[in-house]
Amino acid sequence: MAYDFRPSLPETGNVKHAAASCSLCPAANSCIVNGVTAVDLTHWSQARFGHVPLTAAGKALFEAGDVADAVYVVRAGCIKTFTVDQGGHERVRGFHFPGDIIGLDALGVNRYPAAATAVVPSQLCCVPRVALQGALSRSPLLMQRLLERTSRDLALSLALSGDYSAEQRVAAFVLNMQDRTAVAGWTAPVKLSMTRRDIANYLRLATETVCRTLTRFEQQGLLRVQDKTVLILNAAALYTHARPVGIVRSRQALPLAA
Amino acid sequence: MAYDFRPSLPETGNVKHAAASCSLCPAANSCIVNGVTAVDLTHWSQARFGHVPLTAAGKALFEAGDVADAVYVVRAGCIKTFTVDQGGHERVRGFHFPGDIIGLDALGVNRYPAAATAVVPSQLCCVPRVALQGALSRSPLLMQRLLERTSRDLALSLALSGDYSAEQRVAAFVLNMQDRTAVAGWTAPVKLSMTRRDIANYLRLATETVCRTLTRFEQQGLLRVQDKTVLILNAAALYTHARPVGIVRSRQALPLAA
DNA sequence: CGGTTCCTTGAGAGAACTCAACGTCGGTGG
DNA sequence: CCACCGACGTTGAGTTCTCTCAAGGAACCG
Repeated sequence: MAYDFRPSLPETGNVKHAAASCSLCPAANSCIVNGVTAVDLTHWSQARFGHVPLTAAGKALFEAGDVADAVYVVRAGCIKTFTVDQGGHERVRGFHFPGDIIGLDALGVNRYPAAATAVVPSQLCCVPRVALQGALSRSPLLMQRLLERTSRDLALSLALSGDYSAEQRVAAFVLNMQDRTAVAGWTAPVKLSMTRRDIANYLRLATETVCRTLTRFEQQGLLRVQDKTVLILNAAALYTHARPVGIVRSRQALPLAA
Repeated sequence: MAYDFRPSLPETGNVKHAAASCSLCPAANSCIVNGVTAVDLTHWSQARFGHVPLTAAGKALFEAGDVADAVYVVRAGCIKTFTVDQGGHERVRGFHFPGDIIGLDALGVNRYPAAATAVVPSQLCCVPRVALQGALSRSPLLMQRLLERTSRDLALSLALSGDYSAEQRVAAFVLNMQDRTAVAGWTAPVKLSMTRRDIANYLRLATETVCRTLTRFEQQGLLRVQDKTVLILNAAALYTHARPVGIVRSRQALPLAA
């Protein structure tokens, strides 16, 4: 597997720095550490190993089949995961934003089942397997958070596996993106940083169908499209379309420690 | 949840009988105990708790949301698992034949995510959770078998989630059924005991499309259909259709204990 | 400033769906 | 025992949705 693009893991000197920076992390609000107690945070910080920069779109984090020695938390940017079938066709499995965890699906099988590359310049937190397991065994709360996130991811991919119309899929996608990337609330525009082709592939539609559906939504006044930015004007109507798909919001309020 | 149809668990007196009957079980060849050593079989037999009969088609084994206190191994018959979405529409998740295990997807979440009902009169082996965990912890081989089966199930449902044509789906389905239910080799006819509606739902097609596709295959001489029985005449051609779907055979040769 | 990739729109084709009708089968009750 | 009923299976006709093919414009990069 091509590893040349992959930044070397930080030396020992970096670890302390990384461990100290959770409070400065731009993704802290949506990371699984959000709201955990100080002692749990300590466990987590000790598990984190350093940051991995992916300086440009298209840079690979790992390839499918690589030995899975770590999971990664997105700090900034957007990562897409995908597989390649025997026909050589790419199949986008998901998009991952700050706070999302990548590589969990490899915990059972030792190798990443899907490749991961940057959609835009990104930065990730590297959490070595052994360190993760250590932190989880010492902190039931972190374990619980992880399980919640895993089941949420599963539900999302399961929802997409149904057969839904293009309008249903696109509406669900836009709302899901809104929900997962919003920071300032419901009114902020959504940035679809990935290409239309990747969106279409993910939703199992043709690129043109995604375009046309977005255009139709715009004509109906449900949203406004400008390049990769989408402003939602009528979330209720979009939700009416998206409802049958099931899962729109992936980021529910995280329960505080009991 | 309606439990009235559910037979009461056997009393203590039945356990010994059940434990002694693995060698007599009609599903032994395809059960995960196939080929395991005597000591592993002992562990397994001690885990099994008794048999559950579902005397008629439509009888429910459990409902979605029920507390998952056991997994079940199909001894005879055919079980379908399904979920019901918020629109009240049934969604068939899978069909399970002798040797298949039902309820594994509840091991992590404590409740069955999908309901299970009999397609034809069936009989199952009940394996209580705690007993299963005990047997698995004592027998790495059983654990390995279980993991193999789980990943196989996952691959199968993942394969179906792609977007494939009706011909590809139906061909893959027929071959998969052939592969999973055949006992006497490649020439035996396949019994599709579930309704066309269930097949269509499972494959995410219309009932009529499944019918027409089977008819077309028959006209092309690939198979012969008579009610619920399908005789495969040209497996190679069917496989050509099914190939892109990926997973056709679920039951590979089980490796013997190393 | 070319060249490439991406995005958008149009036109046409094809696949699958819906609606509808009809035959069969199995169970139920008169 | 037979008539009736409902569920299932099959086939036809028409429609709709999405895909493919094609072309032009916009954005990005070297």
